Order: sequence, then C-alpha cells, then structure tokens
Amino acid sequence: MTESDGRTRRRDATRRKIFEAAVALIAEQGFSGTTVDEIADRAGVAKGTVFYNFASKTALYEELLRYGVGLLAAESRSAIEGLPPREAIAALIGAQLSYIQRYRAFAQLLLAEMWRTNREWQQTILLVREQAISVIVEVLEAGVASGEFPPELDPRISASALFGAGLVVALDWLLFSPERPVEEVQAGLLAVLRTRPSL
Amino acid sequence: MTESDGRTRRRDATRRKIFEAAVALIAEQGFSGTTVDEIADRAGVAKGTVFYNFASKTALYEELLRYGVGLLAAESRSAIEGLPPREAIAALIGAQLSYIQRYRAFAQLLLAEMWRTNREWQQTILLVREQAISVIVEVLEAGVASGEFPPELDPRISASALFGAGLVVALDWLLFSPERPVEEVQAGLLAVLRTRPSL
DNA sequence: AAAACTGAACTGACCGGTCGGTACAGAAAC
DNA sequence: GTTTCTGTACCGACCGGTCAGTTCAGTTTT
Repeated sequence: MTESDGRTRRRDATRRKIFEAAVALIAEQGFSGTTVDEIADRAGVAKGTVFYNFASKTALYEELLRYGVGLLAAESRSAIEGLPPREAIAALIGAQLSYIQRYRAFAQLLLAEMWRTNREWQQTILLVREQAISVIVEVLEAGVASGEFPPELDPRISASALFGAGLVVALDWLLFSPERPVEEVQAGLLAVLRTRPSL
Repeated sequence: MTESDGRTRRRDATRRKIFEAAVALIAEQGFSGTTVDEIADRAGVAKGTVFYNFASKTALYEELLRYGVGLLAAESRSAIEGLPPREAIAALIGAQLSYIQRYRAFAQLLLAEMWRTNREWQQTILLVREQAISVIVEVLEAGVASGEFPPELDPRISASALFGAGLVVALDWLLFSPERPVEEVQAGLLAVLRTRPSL
C-alpha cells in the first residue's frame, strides 16, 4: 500500500497543503468562522480542489481531528517506551510540549472543540479525546500498581489535570514567551507536580 | 441608582434571559456557529429585542466575556481572603471548581476562545485572561516570597498549569462523572500537585 | 490517455442587522 | 377616576450579503 507513484504523491502533497491551511485557519477563527474559500486561498489551491480532495468541509474537519490526535498519541507512546513511571511522566510532558510547539494550531483547535456538546462530530471528538488521555492514564495506573505513585492518586483525574496543565502552559508559553527553551518550561511544569522525576 | 421601576425591571430580566441563552448556545456551538435567531428563540424573545438590548452580536459576546470572568475573579478573591498560601491554593481550586460547576457553559466558552488569535475582540480576551490568572499568580508569588513554596517555582508557569488543570479536570468531571462530589474532585486534583495544603 | 487540478459561474440556504409597527406602564390633563 | 398622551420595550417580516457546495470546460502533470 505504499503508493509512491507520481500521481499519489502529488495528490498527497495537495491534501497536506489543504490540511495545514485548514488547521491554522480553524484554530484562529473556529470551524464556522472559517470559509472554504479562505482555506483554498491559504493552501494556494483552487476551491474546486478542496472539494475534489475532501467530500465536505465537515469531512475535512473530522479527518483533520483524527489525524492530529493520532500523531500526538503515537509520539507520546514512542517517547515513554520502556521508561519507568516517573521518567515516563516527564517524557510525556516533554513530548506534549514539543508536539504543541510544532502543531500549535492543532492544539488550539483541540482545546476549543474538546468539550463542546451537541455537535454532529461529537463522536469523533470523544474518540480523539480518549486516544490522547489514555496514554497518560496507562502510565499513571502502572505507577500506582508498582507502588511508585501513592494509591490515592486517581488516574483519570490526574490524567485530565496533566493534560490540561500541559495544554494551557504550552499555549501560554508559545503566545507570551516563545523564546524560552522547551526544557525550561518542562522543568517549570514538573516543579508544580508532586510526581517529580529523577531527570 | 437602584431603579426598581417596572420598566427597568422588565428590561433587566429580558437582558438576563438573552445573556443566559447566548452563553449556553455559544459554549455549545461557538460564536460564529450560533445565530442571533437561535439566541432569541432560546431566550423566548424576538430577534429585534436582542438588537434592542445589545448593539451587535459581537458586543453581546464581549459583554458576556467580561461579566463572566469578573464573577470568577471576584469569587476567587473572596475565597482566599486572609488565607496563607497553601490553603489559598486549595481554596482557589475549590472556588474554580464550584464556579465551573455553576457556569459550565461559560467555562467551555472561555477555554474555546482564550488562545485564539486574530480576532476583533483579542483585546477583550487578553484582559479577561489576565484577570483570571493574576489571582493565582499573586498567591504563588506570596508563597515563594514567604518561603512556603520553593523558589524555583515559576509563578506564571505554575499559574497557567493550575488554571489549565482546574479547567480541564472540572469539565471532564461534569461531562463524565457529574455525580462525584466537588470535594472528591478537589482532593483528586490537589493530590497531583506538589503544593499540598494541610486542609 | 487519464488523473489531478483550475477557476469562474451559479444556486439556494442562511444570517446579521434594520425598520415600521404594536403593547403597555405610567405621567398629565381633565 | 377616567381619559389622553408619551416614550420605552418589544416584535417579526424583510433586505442585502455571504457561504457551502455544484458544475464544468479547459489545463497541467504523470
């Protein structure tokens, strides 16, 4: 299935251009605040091309959500591979921060949509949410099971807390003091947490 | 200035109805995803009445932001009054949680808009943000100054982390296990934090 | 040749804001 | 106390404009 014939490559490139334009614009203006004409413009592509590559604006959006969160989950999992719980948490935060640094627009978008109710794509959102959180929950559960974290630590609440803290800290960092190195922010974030790694 | 004239009372009631309808709908669907017709409908009021009471959809939205965050800041400040840093943090979290419990729609809305850029109301958002965060920063700074918190604790980063953790935990709580009592969630959240209060 | 893309024209639904008009509480005139 | 008047609050049909999505004949790329 690794098509690398010229046509598919071209098509993939176009899709990605549209994709990135859409993420950036929707993060800035929200879904309904963004027009397909704008997306096409920013992608440097004709409007017809957007609809040639995606069934609808909504379909584009759902695909975009799934893709972005899949990437985050994958990077998180590979970052914690083989690490004991304490180090895993630090690694998780590091991965989250650097991910948001690279795909800041996507993080904004995620934050904006994650707790919305009554949407047609509610189902997609829930799936996406679960994918992002479950990595953290697993690490915390392993840590509690091995006695490394105190048993009173509620894995779901803690995972939400970590996730939320990471998101907000990262976005604030990129918005207000983007010159600070990741490590500094990571350390700052870890300092608030009870679960300190040896680092 | 406490006008309790029949007309003014009626008008205030109408404004509040529109207000509440707008918060709920915008939280669910976003600003551009919500139509003025919907707001009027949910408020049980004619569309013209919305524009009679608010200059524009945007003006309504900005007023709504300022009002909501003002309330949060006020409750936070009164919750920490006279408390030493550690207890103040616990109180802050408690206040934040119970605020979000009452005005969940507003919290969603805040989360969705806070890191958006390129909007006409960017200025309003920044003000609102600062108002919410500064309460936390002050407590943290006082704690570091008095030696109660370690000096390596970065107040701004920590404040963002606390704020983000609180928001996300609260929204998850209300969405997925609203039957749990506040205290339990508060305790769960505090357990993740290094800064434990004596309670 | 065929797949991918272009770009402009078009449609029909929808949406923010307007505006002429109505209802009615309370003041003024009697 | 009743009638008349007045301005505020509210109503809802309507207008001008915007936008998602379609269509399609032509162009470029493979």
